[in-house]
Amino acid sequence: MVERISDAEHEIMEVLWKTAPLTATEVADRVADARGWSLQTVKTLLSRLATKAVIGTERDGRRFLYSPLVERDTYLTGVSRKFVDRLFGGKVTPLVAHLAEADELSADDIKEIEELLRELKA
Amino acid sequence: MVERISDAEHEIMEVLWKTAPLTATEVADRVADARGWSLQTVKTLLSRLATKAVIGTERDGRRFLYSPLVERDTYLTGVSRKFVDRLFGGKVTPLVAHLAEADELSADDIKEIEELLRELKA
DNA sequence: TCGATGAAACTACATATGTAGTCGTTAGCG
DNA sequence: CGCTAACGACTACATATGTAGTTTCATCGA
Repeated sequence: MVERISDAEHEIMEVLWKTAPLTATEVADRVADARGWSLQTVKTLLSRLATKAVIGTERDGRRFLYSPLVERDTYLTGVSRKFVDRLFGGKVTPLVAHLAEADELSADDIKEIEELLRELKA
Repeated sequence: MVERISDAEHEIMEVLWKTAPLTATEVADRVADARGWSLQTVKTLLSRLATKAVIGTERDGRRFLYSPLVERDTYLTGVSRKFVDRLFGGKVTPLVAHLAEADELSADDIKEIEELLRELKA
């Protein structure tokens, strides 16, 4: 079971999932646009993630290099399951039904999903 | 935009979405099994929800009756959108694809979803 | 060699959340 | 008509989260 990752921490993870290892400064640069965090904030988030053992640190001289220890896929699976469990009784169909009813699904989306399901059965 | 509802608060909401209005004691009774919360805890959660204007109160003598002010559907839509945005770039297809790859979709699920999509197009 | 620069470590603080306890009041029972 | 049980209101407190500031130490350039 992957430790709970907060919203802000997740933002950091996305950066590291895209490129790793990175130094704290590099991570800060890459999230600077999205959120206006200071370097200190990024460092705090990195150290919290390290404490949770979601990322690993590697010394590089007097700096640290950070890398994910958890695959993005693994994390997504856990979070998705929790989400579907909590809100849709663990069933995916009601989720899709809900998204459809809420007009979150375009005709193209529907076509794509049908295509995907067809492949899955193959 | 619906205020953020925490996990514990959500549990309360589910009860009220099922039946409303209810008194604090009635709500407490209904969540007693799932979570072992004391009546006081339930009351705190109810008052926080009321502060967030997610539920409304109606005086009934010296008690309050609580009812949702937000539809479950409305809430689900907001939360689902946020979820899909954050984790799947706002696209539903990758979410379904991910669930499928993570073996969260059974053959029956796939059949159900296909059926659903077929109806949607009609 | 020495001071400025930059990195990690430690500290800080407000708000959110989970989980209650206590206080003051009121209404209904005896 | 007074007492007690039940309610809402207020208070409490630990942990999580968002967002930094401050301190200390090492290193690299002048």
